[in-house]
Amino acid sequence: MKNYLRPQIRSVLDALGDVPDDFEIELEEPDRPEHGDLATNTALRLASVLGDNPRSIAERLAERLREQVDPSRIRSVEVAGPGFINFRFAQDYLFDGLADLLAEGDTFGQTDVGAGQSALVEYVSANPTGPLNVGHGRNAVLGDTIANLLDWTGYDVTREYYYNDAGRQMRVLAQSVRTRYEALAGGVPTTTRTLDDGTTVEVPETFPEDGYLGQYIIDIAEELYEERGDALLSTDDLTPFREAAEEALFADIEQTLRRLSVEMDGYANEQALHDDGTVEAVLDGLTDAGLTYEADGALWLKTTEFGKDDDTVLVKQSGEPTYRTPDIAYHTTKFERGYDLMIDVFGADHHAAYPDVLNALGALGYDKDKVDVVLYQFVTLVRGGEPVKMSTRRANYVTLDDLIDQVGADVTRFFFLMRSPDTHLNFDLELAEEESEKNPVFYLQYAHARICSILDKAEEVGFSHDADADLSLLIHEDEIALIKELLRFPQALQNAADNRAPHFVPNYLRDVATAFSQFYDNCRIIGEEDALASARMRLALAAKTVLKNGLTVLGISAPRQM
RNA sequence: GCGCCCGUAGCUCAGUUGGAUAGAGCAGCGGACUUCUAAUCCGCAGGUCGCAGGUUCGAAUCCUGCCGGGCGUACCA
Repeated sequence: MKNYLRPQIRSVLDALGDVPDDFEIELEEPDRPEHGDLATNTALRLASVLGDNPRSIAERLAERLREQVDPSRIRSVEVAGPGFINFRFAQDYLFDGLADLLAEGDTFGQTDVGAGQSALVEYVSANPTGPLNVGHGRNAVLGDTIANLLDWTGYDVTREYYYNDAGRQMRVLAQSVRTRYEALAGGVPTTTRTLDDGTTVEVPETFPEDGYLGQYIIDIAEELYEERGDALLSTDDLTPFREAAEEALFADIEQTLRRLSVEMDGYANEQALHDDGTVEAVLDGLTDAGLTYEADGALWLKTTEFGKDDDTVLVKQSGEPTYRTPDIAYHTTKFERGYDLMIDVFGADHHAAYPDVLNALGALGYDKDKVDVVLYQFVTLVRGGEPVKMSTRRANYVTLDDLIDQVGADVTRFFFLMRSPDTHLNFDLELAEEESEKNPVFYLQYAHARICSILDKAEEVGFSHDADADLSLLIHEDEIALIKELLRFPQALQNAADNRAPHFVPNYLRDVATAFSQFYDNCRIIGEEDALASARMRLALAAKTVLKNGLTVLGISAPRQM
């Protein structure tokens, strides 16, 4: 409708004269129903340009618009307040929209702005050093939903998980497994470590200083010992330990993600970027661009040229690259694969690092504007008022699996999605367990289940509605309100996708569920006279469709009964 | 010190490109089930939008400066 009205207003402005060609016509949905279905502030913004008072400009515009607009779409054009022009939709427009919605069914909400374009969404990207934590959960759910949103807006989407398997972190992991393995073979003296939270852990004396203390390391070592016995004691090679750990931990991670309906299309890892020379090529490229120099035995990137206070190390004294270097290399492979849009989902702790990556890509000749970084603020777990730290290196922390066990996958996803990525998330576990019944996700699911129940009931009493029902019978205030709400769905998804703001969707769906519940409360279906009952059944089906489609985008189930 | 995020009802948070009387859920109070699911609906109460300036027809929203909280500011990832 906006696309219909905009040219209409433009032509009226042209007739008025003296209005710049690049004047942008803003149309918005007013908060209050008495302000119509759409409103424009054009007259207000033209007041200074035309040197006239906004009210009189609005009157002139409205008069011409009334003569010009299609009455089957726009019912009224009114001037209100300081000079707003309010439009009201013709009811036929709503009924036609409702019919279209029903015809589209489970694809309603899809748009094609991204058609012909490919997008790569990189998310989770946790290194396989332990079970996923709650922060990873937020990442996974945000990334997955953004991918869904891009999918629904027409993009050809690829979901990818990148991890560092070549650096120090994995070496420490392997050493952790190794010392545990050696302990199993016997004769290894142990020592006691005291953790930040005051608890103590018994570890072999050879256990690395910053080793991984979790029980899962011991499990992996035990499995390895069962398979190989003492065979690995004589070797200095860490590879079998690293591989065993990586394999076991990845299996866990994938399992956890699957519980949240997160399925990646592919994985990328750092080692491959070393093996195929991509890292080397990036270093060469940056050097050719004159952006590197050697100092103190390390290779530096001149990030000061990008406005930073200090330069940044690309390759350490030890000859090992910092994590930034393969990160840049990884991104070049995204570009080389030809994606039109690349989205990275990172925790807020990365905000200082990604500009280096983007600037380096720009220096290498890539269009860095195609990369969009979604940063989310941290999740703080709180249990009984006590904050729970989420360091992977510590032994006891609440895992994502624990969370899913406690509140379920639907609640977990919804909780992470219902608020802006910019908002710090305080997750009180006790509250979540105790109040999961009150979680807003159940409100949406309940509305869906209710509609299913109506369908069951109709079948039970032998009422079959007319698929060609006369929708123009839907003139009750709550029916009209519900139709309007339902028709906003495609735009709601579009806004969510454009702004990388998944939380728009839960907010919108809550409004849908509210509008449906009000309709349900005031408008009976079964038992009404057949034509009206049929029309209302069609409306209920439309609501079910939007709820179902919306929940699908969020990766949340839409149960038939609760 | 510098960079980023946040500060809106008792609590948790919405408020897309600046719009008309700032919203929702929870908690509180009061109503509504002989009816298709009361996990619902209706009503009441609850606010110096952190503070102070500025920009303009109009600011929770944009700009500047403060205050408070978080995260960064590694040859850790």
